Amino acid sequence: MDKVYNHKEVEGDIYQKWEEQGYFKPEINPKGKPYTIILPPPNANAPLHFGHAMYVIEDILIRYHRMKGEAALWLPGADHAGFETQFVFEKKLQKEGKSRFDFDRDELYKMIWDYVQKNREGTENQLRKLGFSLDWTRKKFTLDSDIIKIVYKTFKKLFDDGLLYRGDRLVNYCTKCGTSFSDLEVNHKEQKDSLYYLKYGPFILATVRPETVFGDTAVAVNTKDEKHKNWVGKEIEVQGVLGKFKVKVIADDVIDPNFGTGVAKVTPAHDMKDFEMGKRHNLNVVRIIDFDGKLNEKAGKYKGLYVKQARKIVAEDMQKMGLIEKIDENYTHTIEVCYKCGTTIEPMLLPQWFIRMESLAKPAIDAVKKGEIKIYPQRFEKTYLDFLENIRDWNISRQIVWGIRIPAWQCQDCSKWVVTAGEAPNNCSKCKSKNLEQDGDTFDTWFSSAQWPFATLQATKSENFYPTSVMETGYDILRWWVARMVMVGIYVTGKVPFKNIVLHGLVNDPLGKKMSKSKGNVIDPLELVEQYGADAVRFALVYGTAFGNDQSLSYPKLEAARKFTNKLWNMARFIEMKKIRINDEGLMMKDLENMAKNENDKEMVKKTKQLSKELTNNIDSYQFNYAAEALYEFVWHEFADKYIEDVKNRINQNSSLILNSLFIILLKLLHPFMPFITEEIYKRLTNSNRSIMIESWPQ
RNA sequence: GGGCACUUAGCUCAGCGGUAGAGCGCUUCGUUUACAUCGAAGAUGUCAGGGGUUCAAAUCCCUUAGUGCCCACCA
Repeated sequence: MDKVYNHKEVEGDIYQKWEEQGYFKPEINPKGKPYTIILPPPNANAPLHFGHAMYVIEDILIRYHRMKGEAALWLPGADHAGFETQFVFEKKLQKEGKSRFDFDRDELYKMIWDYVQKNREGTENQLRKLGFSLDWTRKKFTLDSDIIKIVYKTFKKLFDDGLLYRGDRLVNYCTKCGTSFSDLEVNHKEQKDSLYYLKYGPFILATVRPETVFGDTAVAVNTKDEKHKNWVGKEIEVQGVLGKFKVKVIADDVIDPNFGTGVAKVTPAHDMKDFEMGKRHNLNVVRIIDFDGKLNEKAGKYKGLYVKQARKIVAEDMQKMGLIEKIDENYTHTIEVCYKCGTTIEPMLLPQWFIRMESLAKPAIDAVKKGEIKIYPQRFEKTYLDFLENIRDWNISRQIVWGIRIPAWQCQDCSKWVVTAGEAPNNCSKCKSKNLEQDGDTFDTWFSSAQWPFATLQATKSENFYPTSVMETGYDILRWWVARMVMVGIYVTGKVPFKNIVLHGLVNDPLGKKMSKSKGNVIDPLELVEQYGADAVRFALVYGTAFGNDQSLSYPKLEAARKFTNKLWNMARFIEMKKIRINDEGLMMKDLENMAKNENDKEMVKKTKQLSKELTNNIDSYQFNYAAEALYEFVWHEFADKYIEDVKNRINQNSSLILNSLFIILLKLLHPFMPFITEEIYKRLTNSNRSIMIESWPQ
């Protein structure tokens, strides 16, 4: 053995051998009970970033349970990441001086498909290099035809059960990206704006959006407002920049009597709150902004102006006409922006498909409250429950082509919607007309991801692995993805999709900043694997950070982990040199207990047994940092510094055997964390072709 | 407006009721004999501030301040 551990030499072809032997397939333990983790499918549009290396937690769990004799399945996949991918692709087009409008739907889809396929290979290579024991024979992509079929079936079921509706509701619309979003895809940003106090008929009222007056259909005061009580129900006449107009005065609870003057203009077509009020009070909805973000003909001479320009010009005109009482220029409030491009979200009236969430959320809440699903760390239960208890209907329509097209057709004669499980309908179910047109929209990606656990297992004929054991992912997508999987999973299968939710923290750059492509601080895990070895990278991610907390990438920690692999290597080197018996596969814990006569040997056997127990507990309770720290401490400072030094002076056949056996036990305990080096050393010490990854967990 | 974290050695972070810990860095010494990617010894801290509970608090409770993140239809 070389004096220095060379991870590049060792890590080279071990993975391929494992894969060829079929060790990653659960069938390796045919009699074991199923243990399942579905890999959170990485986006297919880009290589993995360093945060993805946190998948190591899943590999630790899978390898540990496999060694315990369970039929451990870790199912890989990739997500088409609809909007995200199209966004990236459009940027690419932009650089080439083209836009999505230069291509028809099918062309664009095909181009993105090819682009994504290229990326997927790279991603899979990264996962292999990190040693992840994924069952590649079962890998799925969210746009595989069998997955799409399942997604269609779910959509149809929702429709048939009355949980789906096509809503004339306001949606979050980004005029730049040209699509609507769910509530989760909207960011909130604090901003300073002018608050205009308008002379509005008999009232003075405050607004930041004077340009929307053309869509006003009411004026509102609080229901308990004594001062304005007498106006309620009356119609008032208002002098505006385009002449006089009339609106109703209504009373509603959402109006804060202490804000501004306690009077608000109501623009149902362009404000969420106003829209809701409009529904309650049966107000007209007058759209004045078009999907390109410009005012329409309802704005008269202001037609064609972008919202921002219009605001300025309308306000100036109002001022000239003496319609503005005063302007508060230091008004700070929160606005909604597109999470992707930062453009101010324009609430728009757009017919979209919505899922009624309340009845879906209820069982998902119960599952956690009753302990059917456990969340680790527990503090995230609150985030989960808050989201579900205040759930709002989910807009699943997206105006993009990259995704699963919605299987809904509208009859052009009677406008009835026909929903199928994918196949084009022959005729309208109401008027029998053959003149049908399919909805041009695609599903929100998260609608298909929400079905991922059962969809992948059904598509790979592995239903016996459902419900899965653990859903392990970053806490940042607890609501976007995990909560929705629980809801949809229970709804479709009647069972929870997983029994445990295990959430890891985010990995930031060395300075503690979030890694992002735009900041240019993204680190490719392969770079670090190259430099430190996969085992060290894996270990460094687990060691020294409380599980669930964020961490910053730490080079000293990586270095320490690499030194640890070198230490292991040299311990092995020493043991091999001193070994008296050959072909020794090591004794089990029980035999060692009987065999150890020397006090120090006895003590070490006892301590090793304790360590194994401790690790078992730590892994079972998802406290991976404890496990890693215990291993590091014991292996180095107990076993190497003290025990080996002691045995050194009294080496004989008996002590050599015990030393060798104990070390092999430690290798097995280390294996889920550091699969490559433990495999290599195990083969050398045992002089066999057996793989440590399918040996049993020492206890 | 609400919520969740964090504040411990120079740096990065564990510990979460019983005499302050790790890695890196620092000091001294050792080592041809598994490993200088090593070993031995050591220095370094009002555990953010204040109050309380307790025989005992970095650890539990209250409070103040700073930092980060998340939620939220404040016109």
